[in-house]
Amino acid sequence: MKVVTWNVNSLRARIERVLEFLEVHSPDALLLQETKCSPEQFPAEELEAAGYEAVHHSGGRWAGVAVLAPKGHGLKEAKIGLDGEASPDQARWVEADIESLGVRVASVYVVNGQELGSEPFAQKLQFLSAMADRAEELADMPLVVGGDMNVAPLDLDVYDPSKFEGATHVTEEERAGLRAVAERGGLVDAYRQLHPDEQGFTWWDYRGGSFHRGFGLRIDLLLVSESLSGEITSCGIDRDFRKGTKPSDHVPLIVELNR
DNA sequence: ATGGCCTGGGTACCAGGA
Repeated sequence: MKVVTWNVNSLRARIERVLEFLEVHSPDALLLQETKCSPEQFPAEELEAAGYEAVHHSGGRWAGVAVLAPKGHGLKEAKIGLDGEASPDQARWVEADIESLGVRVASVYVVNGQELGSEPFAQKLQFLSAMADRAEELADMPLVVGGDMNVAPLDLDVYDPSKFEGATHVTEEERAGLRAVAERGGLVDAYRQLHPDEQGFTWWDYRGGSFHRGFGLRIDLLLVSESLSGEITSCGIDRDFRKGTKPSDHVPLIVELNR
């Protein structure tokens, strides 16, 4: 079983790269974030022509999340939105069951937070708290929560921590909020479990040649139930999708399990 | 000099991203 999370920074702008990804990797589940489309604009026909169906929570020009699975895998919408999030209309959480695999997956796009002390930052902490509540509710089922957490869990996950003093994404409050999601949901960070000491960035700023200079962050995670974590055989990114024509600023993060 | 780029909306430039 191959499960992938990818912040595509607009599904319509990225549709050719997404179709390329489906062709190259044939994922059993592809969790997308920042689809940036209204429900009417969601490119269901193009995905269906590639053999995939989708469950999505689409909120217009901002945010938007989706789960894609091959037709015939038994993809079923399970929950749209998160109880207790500050702005439910922002389209940041969607859950789906994949019946043939016996797992639930959730695609999440955590609030960015903008500036420390801002209203969006308070909403970010509230969102992480709501996510932890939901993870605890789902703790008994095989679950993969994948997405753009907008938090770098450790200083190891930041190319230069000194450049992030006073910035979002690295504060102890945000990191504690993210740890609570994993702890209360009985989830493990798949990449970190397999690669305890490596830097494995998933995002690089479009500006200034950040990708080629290695100025990145690891903010996209796949959180896997402890009951499944023994089945993980690999976890890593595909750097090719940060190269070439019109890349997203995030790369796909891929986990493979014996299932 | 603290930015540089990219997206959608809409057709000039702005909000938001991280």
